[in-house]
Amino acid sequence: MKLPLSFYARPALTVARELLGAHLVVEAESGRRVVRIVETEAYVGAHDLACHASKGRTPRTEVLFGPPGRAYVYLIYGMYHCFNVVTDTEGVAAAVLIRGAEPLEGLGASVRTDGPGRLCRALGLSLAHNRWDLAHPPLYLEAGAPVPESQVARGPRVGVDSAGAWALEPFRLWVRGSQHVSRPPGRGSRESA
DNA sequence: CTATTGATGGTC
DNA sequence: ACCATCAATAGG
Repeated sequence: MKLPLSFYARPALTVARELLGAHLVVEAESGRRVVRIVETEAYVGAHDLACHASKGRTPRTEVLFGPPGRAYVYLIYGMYHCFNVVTDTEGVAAAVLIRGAEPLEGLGASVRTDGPGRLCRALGLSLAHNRWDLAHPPLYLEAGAPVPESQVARGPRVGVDSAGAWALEPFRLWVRGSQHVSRPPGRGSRESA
């Protein structure tokens, strides 16, 4: 069942929590691909110094200020893409970054979908998908089996050290024990939080 | 196992 | 100049 607009029209942290276990569906000419989300990060608004929107309202960040339920895809380091879901109400620049997922359909067993860059590469997502409406095919999300609170771990967001105190906020959520959660530098294969 | 570095292009 | 990353490499 496709997630309705009302799902996205809530605070980013709430959406980030609820997206764990949800399915991301991409229907392309090359086939239909489905993954189960296991890792997310919330960017809660323009006042959040880790959020791209904190730099101001620009052509690139405009979509973040717009209505919820749209895709925000950006290019990073010249070679990787990151896929976000715009949340909250129009005028509030909040979004959720999808950082890791488990392949369910249309992907080879050896394809890695942990890490935002690898996930986009596996799903074929690029700047062409920026601003797309997520309420219907060919790009949408659907409900999955709920992830119980006991399996949800939280910790600081990855790669946002320059965001001052905001870098410490535990806005990164993941499914405890999942093999498809990304491994930020600084640890071998251990989990924290 | 940890640490470091190069690739590569949009954005401001 | 800066980057919400990744893969490859060098070193212990």
